[in-house]
Amino acid sequence: MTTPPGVEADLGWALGQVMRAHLRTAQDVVGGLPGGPRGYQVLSVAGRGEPSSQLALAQKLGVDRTVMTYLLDDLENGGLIERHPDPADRRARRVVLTDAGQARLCDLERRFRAAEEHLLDPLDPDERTVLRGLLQRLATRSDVPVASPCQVAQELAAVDRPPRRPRR
Amino acid sequence: MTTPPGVEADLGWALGQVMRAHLRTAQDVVGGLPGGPRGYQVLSVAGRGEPSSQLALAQKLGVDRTVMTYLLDDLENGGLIERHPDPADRRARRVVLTDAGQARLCDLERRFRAAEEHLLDPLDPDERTVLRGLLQRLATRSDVPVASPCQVAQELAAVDRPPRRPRR
DNA sequence: ATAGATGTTCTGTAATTCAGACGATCACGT
DNA sequence: ACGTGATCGTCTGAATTACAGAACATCTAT
Repeated sequence: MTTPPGVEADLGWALGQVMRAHLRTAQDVVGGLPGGPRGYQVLSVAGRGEPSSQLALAQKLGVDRTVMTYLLDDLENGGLIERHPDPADRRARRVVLTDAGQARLCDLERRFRAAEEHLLDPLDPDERTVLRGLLQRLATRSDVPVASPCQVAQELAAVDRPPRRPRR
Repeated sequence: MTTPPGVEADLGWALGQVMRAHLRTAQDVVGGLPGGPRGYQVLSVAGRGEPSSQLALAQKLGVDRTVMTYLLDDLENGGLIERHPDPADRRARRVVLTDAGQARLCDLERRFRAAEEHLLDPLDPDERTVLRGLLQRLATRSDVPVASPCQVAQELAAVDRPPRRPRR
């Protein structure tokens, strides 16, 4: 057992593994839902509280706003959401769930709860709660990135992003 | 505080947020490293223990084997790794780090340790250890997916995967 | 009223993935 | 030894996806 810590100890690696596992599970769970797992997240955000604008949705989910457009197109064609004009700002659309969308969301939530518990199998109940709590705290804080001096420096350095690998 | 649990309570959402945050951080950390954050993971796996074949690397990192090919091309062009013929199997190549690769890996590990601690800022030291441990356990188990009856059923159902969204 | 900022959509381009085929090699049975 | 099928690495082509930029309507502020 003197094996030096391998990638197994790497946070990025572990995150990737868990993320991929969750993604596979989610794809099975959502079935043919328009937009796949992300479509579910859209329903999840739009189905709770006040209907949000498309931009708010996109930022909350971390997707580009142009992606949100056709993501919502698909959900709308599927009869799960509707775009209502925002009475306070005629540029914006408020995304609201149709009855079918609400029903679909409820069903998906049940399925996800079951599937995620299955995903967290190797953890006992207490640990699952702890993990959810820790991830949630990290997520909500990184959701509203506070501009620490370090982060500012990093963002400045990232302005001239390294060019992405040209293929061939 | 009677707000019903929103997406914030969604495991998939939290995972995505943290994953994205980590990815942003990693992109800054690796700088112009060939292959970006994944290039670092390749170095990390290949730099520890016995050199692995390309396929073993690809599976450990969850990337397609055809992707691993040009990922290694880039790292090799950068002088960080070399492909050595496997004496036991002339089809396979063993990926080994050059001296430059080893040095680069050490440097990157230091940077990652610092950057990840910064990423886990909102957690106190005990919690960070707990989170790493839990993620690691999940990752190592989902790495070798045991075929539970439930999983088998899911995989069978996923054989005829839903066709991907045709755009427009 | 004018100027600039913002929300949404559309267009085109670049990037990324993936399936399939290929050549070389291995493993196994005969 | 000799097929037969499987495996490793590579390459090609097709499909998907993300993203930058422009366009349009509308908001906000001066």
